[in-house]
Amino acid sequence: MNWMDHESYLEIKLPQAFSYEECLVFLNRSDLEILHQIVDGVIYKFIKVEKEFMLLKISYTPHSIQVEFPLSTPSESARKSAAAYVWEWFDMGQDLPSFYEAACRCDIMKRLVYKYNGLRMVCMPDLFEALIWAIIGQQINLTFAYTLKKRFVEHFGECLAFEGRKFWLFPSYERIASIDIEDLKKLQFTNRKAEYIIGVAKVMSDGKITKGSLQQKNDYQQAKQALMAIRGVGAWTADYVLMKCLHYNCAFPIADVGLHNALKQQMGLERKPTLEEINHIAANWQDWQAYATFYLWRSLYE
DNA sequence: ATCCAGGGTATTT
DNA sequence: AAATACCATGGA
Repeated sequence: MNWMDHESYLEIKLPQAFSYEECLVFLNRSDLEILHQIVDGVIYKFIKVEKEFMLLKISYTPHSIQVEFPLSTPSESARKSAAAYVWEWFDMGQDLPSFYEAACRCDIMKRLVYKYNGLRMVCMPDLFEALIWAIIGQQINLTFAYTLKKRFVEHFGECLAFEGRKFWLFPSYERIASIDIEDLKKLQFTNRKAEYIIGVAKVMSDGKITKGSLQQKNDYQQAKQALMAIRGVGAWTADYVLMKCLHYNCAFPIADVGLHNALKQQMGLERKPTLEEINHIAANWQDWQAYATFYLWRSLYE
């Protein structure tokens, strides 16, 4: 992590192949998004790391990203955590040029990589958030998923009012572990989904799964198995979390409907590709399936 | 009205 | 092991 601490603000040096514009495109994809705000290219994000609350004001300069603290200057360790959060949020640790090299083997990926050059995975450093967001998104359209997330956050998350605006924190698993299925059904969650969500919160409250415990797994397969042991977490959800939270580039939610639609479009098909066809193309993405998927998703909101 | 959506589990074959 | 049924809601 390449950054400088100026106390009142942080300066994070950008890696090669990083497009702030593309980050903004992703962050702007839904008007219903409630976990960050964007004003004239400046990103506001309320976070809580190691028991410290921080409002981050993130802006771009040609070779770095600046992080300011509109509330008050956090402690030194909190500033370090804030830098780490932003670094991880925009997946700055990845060697994107390697992906681009690999992408040359595939005509479709070659085109997307040229088009969205510098696009990095926009991640979810918080494991609970990643799991719940994935479960919310199961088998419903993205607009409704955002609606449910908004209701979920507004009911159970913490809120900061600052300069006439509200900034929300994703609910904690401690809080969600203590609510009832009925509380979520009132918000139009299905019974099944409510069970899954509260179940995940309880598993995490009991300390049975932490981000650290997953990071300590030896490989992708073991981490995936640990996630799939949770009720409500199937292969798709596990892969989604592995790519967006644990930065596994080989994670591949192959059953994803969005992936299928993107491929259908990029391949010029009248129908969705078969599993065989997908596997055939994906063979070219070895070790970078997660990024290939992310670029294909990007192609859907042109 | 109809189909589908960033799936998963439980049950049957 | 692999297919099928069921879940259940809103968006387009």
